[in-house]
Amino acid sequence: MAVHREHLLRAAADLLSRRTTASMDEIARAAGVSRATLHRHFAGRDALVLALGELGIRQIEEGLDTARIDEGDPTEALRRLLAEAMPVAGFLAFLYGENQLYATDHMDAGWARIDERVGALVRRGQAEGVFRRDLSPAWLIDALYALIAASGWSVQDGRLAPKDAPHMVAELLLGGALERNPR
Amino acid sequence: MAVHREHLLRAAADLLSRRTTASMDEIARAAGVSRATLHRHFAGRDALVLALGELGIRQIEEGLDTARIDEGDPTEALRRLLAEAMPVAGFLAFLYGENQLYATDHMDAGWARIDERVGALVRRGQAEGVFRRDLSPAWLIDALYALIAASGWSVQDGRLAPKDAPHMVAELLLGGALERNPR
Amino acid sequence: MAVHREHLLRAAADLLSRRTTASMDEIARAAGVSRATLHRHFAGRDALVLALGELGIRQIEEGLDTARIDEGDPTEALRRLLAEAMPVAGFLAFLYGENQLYATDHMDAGWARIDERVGALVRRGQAEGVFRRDLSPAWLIDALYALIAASGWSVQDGRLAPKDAPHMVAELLLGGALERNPR
Amino acid sequence: MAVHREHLLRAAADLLSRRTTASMDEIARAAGVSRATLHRHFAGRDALVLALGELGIRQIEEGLDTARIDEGDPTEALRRLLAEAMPVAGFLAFLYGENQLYATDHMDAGWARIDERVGALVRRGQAEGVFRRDLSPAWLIDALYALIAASGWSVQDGRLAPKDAPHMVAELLLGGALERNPR
DNA sequence: TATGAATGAGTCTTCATTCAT
DNA sequence: AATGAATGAAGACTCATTCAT
Repeated sequence: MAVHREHLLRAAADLLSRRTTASMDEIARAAGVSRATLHRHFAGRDALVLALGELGIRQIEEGLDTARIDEGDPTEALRRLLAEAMPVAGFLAFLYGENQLYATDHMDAGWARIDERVGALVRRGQAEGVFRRDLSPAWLIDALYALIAASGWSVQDGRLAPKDAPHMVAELLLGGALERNPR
Repeated sequence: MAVHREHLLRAAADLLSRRTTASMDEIARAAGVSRATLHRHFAGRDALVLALGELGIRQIEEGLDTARIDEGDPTEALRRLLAEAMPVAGFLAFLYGENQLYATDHMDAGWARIDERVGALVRRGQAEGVFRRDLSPAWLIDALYALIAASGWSVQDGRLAPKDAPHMVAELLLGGALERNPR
Repeated sequence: MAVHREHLLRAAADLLSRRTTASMDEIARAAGVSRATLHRHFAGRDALVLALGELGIRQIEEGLDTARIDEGDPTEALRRLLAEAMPVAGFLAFLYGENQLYATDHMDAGWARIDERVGALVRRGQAEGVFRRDLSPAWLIDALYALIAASGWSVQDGRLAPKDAPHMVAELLLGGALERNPR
Repeated sequence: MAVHREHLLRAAADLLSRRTTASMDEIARAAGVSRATLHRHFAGRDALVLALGELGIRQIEEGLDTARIDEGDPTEALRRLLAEAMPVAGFLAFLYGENQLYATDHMDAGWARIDERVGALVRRGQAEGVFRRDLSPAWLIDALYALIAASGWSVQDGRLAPKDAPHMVAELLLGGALERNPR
């Protein structure tokens, strides 16, 4: 039975999102193949993680495309981006914790590309006077990533309902915790 | 040379905050002792991590005490809490990623106590009409932790100046990214 | 494309002569076929090595035939034998290092046959007073093999010119390193 | 029980001289330690083989010193050298077959030093008219090594008595197979 | 017949952990 | 109390081999 690389990646992403430390054996078993087969498709653990990183980059960039974040109101663009990102938040949370994803120039370029596009949205929002300027773009991006990852974990641990997640992240990120019209 | 448990804990906290996957050997070396000595002070890796967890709980609870978060304006209380947490954000970021910190009843109780106290602040803020009620307390707490951890990593990676961190976290968490008075 | 067993054997002999530890994969690739195909022609690695052994036996016996080592002056017979062996010295050097070539009775008989014929030459030479008797036939045979193999390696490593090899081996083996007419 | 590196090396040399393909596990067991211990002393298989190479270099150089090969009659010097080399012929035979012993500059220099010293002896012998000049020094050296290794294997396989080995090698190498005074 | 795909078995290697001094 | 030495257990990786097309 021909196993598609893609299938292995999905299985790995699923499992690693839950157990960051899962062994190659566990991953292989989760994908329904032997360790050796997994190794045939990915030269080693590092190669697998890198491939997952590329999958992540691909998914995010597709999300950025779909969300058309360079069009329209920055706030709405950001909401659309979050709507795209939420379904894969768990996976992104995993990638967020991996420290070796910048190992290759190729990967590095991928993340830089994403940072650049999200950064452009943030800067555009600031330029249009919609986003605050006392918060640096770099920090806003970091915070965005962190909240997405946090929502992923919260959902996984059952502290947050999946359907509420996009709203929660968007509202907190955009509006903050303070009541707008305090009594 | 008599080695104090505390010294080992600090060294472990320092190193693990930077390299989550550091081995016992690396930790021991960082503390300037042999692996065996490290093991004599902490029954095993798990025990060490648990001890770090307790250290974290202790530090956070001291911070909560110092910040007197149950007094005064909730917003100011939260700022005081953040001011206390920031200096150890890197360490908290490490603890945040450890999934085994609830292994013992004792630990579990510690974290529950903290969650309870922070939760009380959040609920108080909501009751007083200062914090929004459409964001669940659980999510606000998760977001608080996530942003503290994120600021810790951002500082570590040089994307955020240490002195800016408290402001950035507080402002984003409280006020959100949106400009209050859009043009 | 119909692959001939012979072709695979040659490729294997070539490669293994250079890299004794070459994997089945490397051998298959060197022969321009897939691993599976190689396995279809040779039940396993052992079978392949055995087949190479048989090839070696065949080649040596043909050489012994061609050289007519049981005829004429023993010295000249030995030179003729060496002339035959040199071109495949690299391959013989490989076989020389394989410890499993006596695994089957068939193989064992083959090598014994060769030993017997070469031994006969040596003993004939000793009987005729041409070869020294203080060197045992067994050792002379071993030395013969060793020098052939050594010349194979020396040629492979570029320390010995292929055209010089037969002369070098024959002269050293027959005449030794000492000058016959020292000043 | 403190295991000395030297002890491990000896055990490894012994075993590998007999079974070139022995696994780290077998080697460890032969030395009476666990695999992990072997790894603690030698970072990996390659490191072990390199260390064995250095041991070989050391032994040979000591032998060269003891034999004082740059003094007196070249023939006698060579005999002394052989007398030194014979006891470790089995080990040298193993090293002779390892293709990775030139991996480091340090090793490379070691072998070059040995080649140089033995080469000097050969050239001296030729200059003094004792050794033949129609055999290149390089080939004489190769042949010397090959015959030593061959004698090692012959002894191991029981075809040659250990006490005869030095004589057999020296006589063949120096005098060749031909009877000096043929009838 | 030839091959891409899959795998079991074995090896190397690294840990956390224990022991003897 | 501290440590160098030793180890069992677990993971990564490679290889020869088999299977399904």
